[in-house]
Amino acid sequence: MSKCKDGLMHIGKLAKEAGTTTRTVRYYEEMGLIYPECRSSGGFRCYSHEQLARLRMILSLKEMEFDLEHIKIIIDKREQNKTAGELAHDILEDLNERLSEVEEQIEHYKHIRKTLTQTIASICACLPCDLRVEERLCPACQTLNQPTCQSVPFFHSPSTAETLELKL
Amino acid sequence: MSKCKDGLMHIGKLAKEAGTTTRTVRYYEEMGLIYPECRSSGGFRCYSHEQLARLRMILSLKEMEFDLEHIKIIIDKREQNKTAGELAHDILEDLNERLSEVEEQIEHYKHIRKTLTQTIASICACLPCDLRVEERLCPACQTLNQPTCQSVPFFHSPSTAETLELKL
DNA sequence: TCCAAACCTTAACGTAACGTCAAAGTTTTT
DNA sequence: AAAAACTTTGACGTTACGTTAAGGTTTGGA
Repeated sequence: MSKCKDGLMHIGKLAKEAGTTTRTVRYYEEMGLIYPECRSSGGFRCYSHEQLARLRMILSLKEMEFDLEHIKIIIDKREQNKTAGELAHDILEDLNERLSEVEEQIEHYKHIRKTLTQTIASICACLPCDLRVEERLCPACQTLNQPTCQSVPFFHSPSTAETLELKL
Repeated sequence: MSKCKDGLMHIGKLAKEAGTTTRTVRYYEEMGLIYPECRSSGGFRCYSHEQLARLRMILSLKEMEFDLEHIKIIIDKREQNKTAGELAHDILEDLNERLSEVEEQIEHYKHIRKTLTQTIASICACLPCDLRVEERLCPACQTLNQPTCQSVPFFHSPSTAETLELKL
C-alpha cells in the first residue's frame, strides 16, 4: 500500500508526532541535526521512530532555549563512544551552564519589572493633569526629583536610575 | 571653528552621550524614530540636545524590551496634541501591557529553571555508570519511571512532563 | 596653509530560526 | 484514472543592529 516501508513515516507525520512543522524539520536537517533514514523512490524523506526520538530530544533542548549550534554539540556527544557516566558528566556541564543563564534571565526580568512598576506609579500621578504637553507650561516640571508634581507629567531621573528616561 | 553650529553635535557625539552606537542611531532614523536637526554642508548629521533626549527616551523603552515598532507608536503619541492626562492614560496602557508580558517571562523562565533542575538531579544519578551508552545493555533503563536506575542514564517521561525528553 | 588623523557618508552583506509563498512532482484516496 | 493531499527545492522576509568597504569631510597640529 504505502510507499513508506516498515513503519517509516514521511515528514508531515514526523513533524505532527513531535509537535512541530515540516519547515522546522527541514531546517534542522540543513543544520545537520537530523537526517531521514532514507528517501522514497520519488524523493520523499522517510523517518524511523528513532529519528522521532531524536527530534523530540532536539525540541526538548530547544524548550530550554539552547541555540541550535549548542544543541548539535550536545546531541553529537552521544555519538562519542563514552561511558554513560562520562556522557552524564559532559551534559551536566551544559545543563548547569544553561541553568545559570536562566537564573540571570529571571533576575534581568525582575529588574525590568521593578523599573516598569516604578515608572507606572510615577505616571499615575499625572493622570489628572489637563495641560497640553507641548506647551510645557508647568514650571514645577522643570525641576527634577519633585515627586509632588501633578500638573505636567514626566518621568524624571537619568537613565541609570529607577524610572524611565521618558518625558511626556 | 566648528562646522557644527550652536551646540549641535555630530552623530558620534550623540551616540556616545546616549551610550549607543552610530549604527544604531542611523538605523533608528531609517525606522523613522529620530532625525537630525539638519545636515552640515558636507552632509554630516547634526543633532540638538532635544534629539539627544529623544534618543535617550527610545533607549529607555528599548531597555524595557519594547520592539522598535512599538516604541515608534509610543513616542509618536507625544505629538498627538493631547492633554498630559490623556497622554499619561495612553502610555500607561502600553506600560501595563508590557508589565504583564514581563511577568509572563519571569514565570516562563522559572518553569525552565524547574525543568532544568529536575533533569540535572536525575542525570546526576547516572554519573557512576561505566557502561557504553550505545550498547544499551541495561534492561532497567528500558523501563520508564524507574528512578532507581543507576546503570545507564536517561531522562524519562514525555515532553509534557517534568524532565527533558533526552536519552543518553 | 596643508596634511594626517579622526570622523562621517551610503551601500550591502551577515546574523537565528524558522514562516510563508511558489511552482512542480509524488502519494494516497476515491 | 482523476482528484485531494502531501512533498520537493528554492528563495525571500523577519529584528535590530554588527561589520566591512570605498570614499568624502572635519579637525587639529606643524
